[in-house]
Amino acid sequence: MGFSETMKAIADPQRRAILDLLKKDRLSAGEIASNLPDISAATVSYHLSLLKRAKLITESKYKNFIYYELNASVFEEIMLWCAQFTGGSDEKAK
Amino acid sequence: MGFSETMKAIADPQRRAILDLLKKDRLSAGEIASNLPDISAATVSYHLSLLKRAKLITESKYKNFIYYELNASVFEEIMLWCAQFTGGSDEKAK
DNA sequence: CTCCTATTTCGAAATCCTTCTAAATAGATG
DNA sequence: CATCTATTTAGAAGGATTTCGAAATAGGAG
Repeated sequence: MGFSETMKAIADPQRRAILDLLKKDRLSAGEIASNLPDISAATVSYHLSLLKRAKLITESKYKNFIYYELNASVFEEIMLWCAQFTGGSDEKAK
Repeated sequence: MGFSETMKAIADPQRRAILDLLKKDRLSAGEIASNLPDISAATVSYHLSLLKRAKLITESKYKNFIYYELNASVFEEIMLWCAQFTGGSDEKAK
């Protein structure tokens, strides 16, 4: 179920907004929530858990904050998957 | 709503199976349906309509068949979107 | 024109997703 | 230890998705 989960995670605009925020910096859950004023902190937490399950982000604890940051390698996997459909001469897809 | 729709379309395993079939050949709706024995023709038609709305495939009619084929350019757009997250030196994302 | 085949549309049921508020947890700090 | 802050979990409501069988459409064939 890995790839479906990843794509589903990216399909949501709210979750893409989180990924955009993390492009610049690693941020705590609270910092992410205050950058997304339209949804509650509980909802942000729910989205973070899905992004984490999809391995698009990783978390690390410091004091009583939880910091989140991007995991670039999953985006590379998606690019590889896409490449098999772009008439590219490299048909190395499994 | 374009990008969300595209990613949502790809997130479904059944729809990815359709994309995989179309990698080799263009196929009619019926040919696609007989390659996917677990779901009904009506369901295949529903998935095809979503893939079409997401511009991942295009259709063309011949006799009373409707043929579907891949549209590679949308996969390229996804790769571009992904590239902004892979520490790549090219930060040209909009 | 009538029938046949390919495909889509309709309506309904089941499941899954997103969001909220309120309550629980976990750790820091006085 | 008592409390405060950061975050998650629980439970519920509302909406969206997936799937089906049956009926509708559309066009070719006789």
